[in-house]
Amino acid sequence: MDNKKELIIQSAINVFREKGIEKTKISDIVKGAGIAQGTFYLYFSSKFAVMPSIAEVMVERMLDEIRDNLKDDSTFAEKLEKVIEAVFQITSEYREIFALIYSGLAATEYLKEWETIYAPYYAWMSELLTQAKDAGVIRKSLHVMRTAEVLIGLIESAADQSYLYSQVDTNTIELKKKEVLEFARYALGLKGT
Amino acid sequence: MDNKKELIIQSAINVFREKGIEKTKISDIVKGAGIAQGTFYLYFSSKFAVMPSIAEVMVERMLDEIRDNLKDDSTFAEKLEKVIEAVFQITSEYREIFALIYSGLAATEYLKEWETIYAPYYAWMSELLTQAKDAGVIRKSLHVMRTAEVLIGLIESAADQSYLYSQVDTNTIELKKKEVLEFARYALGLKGT
Amino acid sequence: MDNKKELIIQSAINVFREKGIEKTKISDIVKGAGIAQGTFYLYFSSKFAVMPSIAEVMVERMLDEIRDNLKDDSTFAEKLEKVIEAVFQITSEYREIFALIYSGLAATEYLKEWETIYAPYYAWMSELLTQAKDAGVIRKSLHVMRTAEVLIGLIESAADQSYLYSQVDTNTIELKKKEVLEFARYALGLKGT
Amino acid sequence: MDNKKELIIQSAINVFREKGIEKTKISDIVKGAGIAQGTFYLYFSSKFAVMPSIAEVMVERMLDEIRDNLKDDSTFAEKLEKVIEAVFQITSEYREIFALIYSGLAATEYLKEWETIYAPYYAWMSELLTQAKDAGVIRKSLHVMRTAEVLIGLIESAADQSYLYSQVDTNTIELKKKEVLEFARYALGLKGT
DNA sequence: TATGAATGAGAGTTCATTCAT
DNA sequence: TATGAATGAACTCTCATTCAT
Repeated sequence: MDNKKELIIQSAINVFREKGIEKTKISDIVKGAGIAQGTFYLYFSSKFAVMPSIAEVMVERMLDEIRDNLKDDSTFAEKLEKVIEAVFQITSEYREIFALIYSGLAATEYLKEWETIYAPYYAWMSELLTQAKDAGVIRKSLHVMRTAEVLIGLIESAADQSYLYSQVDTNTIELKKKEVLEFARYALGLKGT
Repeated sequence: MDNKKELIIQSAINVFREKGIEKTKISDIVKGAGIAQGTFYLYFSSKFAVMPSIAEVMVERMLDEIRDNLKDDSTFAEKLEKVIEAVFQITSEYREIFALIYSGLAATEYLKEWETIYAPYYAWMSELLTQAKDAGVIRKSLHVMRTAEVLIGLIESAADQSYLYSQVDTNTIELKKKEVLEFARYALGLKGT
Repeated sequence: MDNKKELIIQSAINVFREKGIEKTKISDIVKGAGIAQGTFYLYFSSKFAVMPSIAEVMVERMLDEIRDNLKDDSTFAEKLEKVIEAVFQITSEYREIFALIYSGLAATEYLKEWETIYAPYYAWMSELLTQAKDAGVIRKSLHVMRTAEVLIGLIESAADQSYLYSQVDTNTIELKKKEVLEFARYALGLKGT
Repeated sequence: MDNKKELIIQSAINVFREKGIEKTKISDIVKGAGIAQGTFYLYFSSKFAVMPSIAEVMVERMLDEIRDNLKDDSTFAEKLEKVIEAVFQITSEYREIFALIYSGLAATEYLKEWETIYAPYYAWMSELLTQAKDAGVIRKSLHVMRTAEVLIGLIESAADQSYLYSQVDTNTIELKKKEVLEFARYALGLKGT
């Protein structure tokens, strides 16, 4: 299939990670992809035009990793804990990429695409909550889709605070994770907590 | 005094808002500030170096507005509601600025400065929680500083979702706000809810 | 082929001669070469980086002219005289270029390249001395390579003194030339002088 | 006396030595001199205008050192050796300064001032040769002033080759020095060699 | 005399984009 | 499709110079 396009996206991820979007030149990307300068323009119109492709790849990867971490037969409480673990873990691993996806989208008019990109993520979380609500383990009063969004926002902002915006030790991060978990449990009205 | 620096920051905010960071030239900023091109470099090394100063101004402004909205004799529950109101309101008003602050910081090596910039905000919220905890209106088990951070993250991420990443109507936003408020109340174990 | 590079070097020689290095702009050079501004940087990193190339061209040209002036069947004494004639003549003709080569190299970190550039010149003189030494017309005690260097230094410094550093009439220069020739003859222990 | 001017000259020597003329800014010089930016212009019109003052100082210093090395009661042969020693030594010590004086003068229209600056040096050497000639220890046929110039050129070019244009070890330099001495002895027709 | 913040012209340099091969 | 040398508009940034203090 479109081998060259794949090469460009991969190279762009690498170079963006390393130098940031602002300082990345098309020439850096093509060098990393091992293709000619002009070839880039056969696939993308600018370095920013690569961002949506990157974002798609990344969210997909994130969701995969979250799902991989959950066992189907776990309780909701266990799943919640695992989700938090996974989001923190992925944020730690791919923090620059998320920062640059955000920055890349924000720098252009693509910011609103965030919603679309996140849609499957929200949907997945919404489904998880629905099951828990139906099973009666979380409070009835919550609206699953809205809470899904709010919950993901909660966890991600905490992970961002830990890995993106500050330099704190692993111990502090563990405490933060626990705090978030407890915060979420209460928020969801998780029974037996 | 530092009149020139002030002028640059103000002009930068305006121009960034209007054209975005990427397309902003130093010459645009100095034109707006009414100073010479070279003068800019006496105060900042690049357009990105202005971002922390802008962020500082904005956080300060945000904190001011939040405080203005709260009455000292309100209950904690009322205060919490007002805080959420205020954050949503400010995010709505200054959404492009927040987007560009984030993008501007993310694009460079200044990202870690977020922590310092947010410090007074966290401190203020922490104080609010301490009073509530001491008064026994929220659960004893929470750690005030960590919860302050988590709570702010929760509210802001919800506001960002509403105003930055999507185009939803005011009604949907009101619902989201309510959801966040309820979510937070449960999370904090607010008595009498 | 390296047509563009050639054009740059030639244009640089012309412009440097006309305006001096200090006042020469890259834009002057590219204008003279009939190429685009950016093309210059594909071949050289700065105007000073052109100097070694210029120096090479000049030394080559100088060596050519010296060789052209000598007849193979001349005696060594005649050849020595011709070499002095040639060096004085070339120095007179290209004095600004030599001044600017020296100045251009001295102003940068390229100064040590002189040795490499002069190598063929030294080698040629060394060969001339070897033949004379083998023929027994100059003293046995001299070391040919070192003497080649010293001799070239002697002649060039005298030529520089005449044309570069002072404004003397041709008659004085003729006397200087004679003095150098006699000085060199004695120095080399030339038989039959 | 003119303290500030002195400070500027000294600072200029230091900075020129360190960064070269081209890369030296007026601001570097005034920083080193501990004076204000504007003050520089009260004494010099540009950085190049400082060169003649520097050159004067340096030649004076050089001549002093040569004279200090010679004993009045030495033979001419001994003195010649000492002169060569001294020139090599000074060139080694002040090589960058001489390179930059040359370069600084060459870059402007001050190059012809070299003659004036060197005049006392030539005069001193001329006097030395006169005494030797009168004493009958060197050949009668040489013209003392012209030979003084040629001899100084010879020694300096050899020293320059050793220290400025190449990176050779001390042993090679010693051999070069010996070669120059022998070369000069023969050239001058020094008796008893 | 001395200062140094402010100036702004203009140089260097970059790099997205093109197009003949 | 693919190339990559060449382009040149347009940017950043420097730094000599000024002038109110």
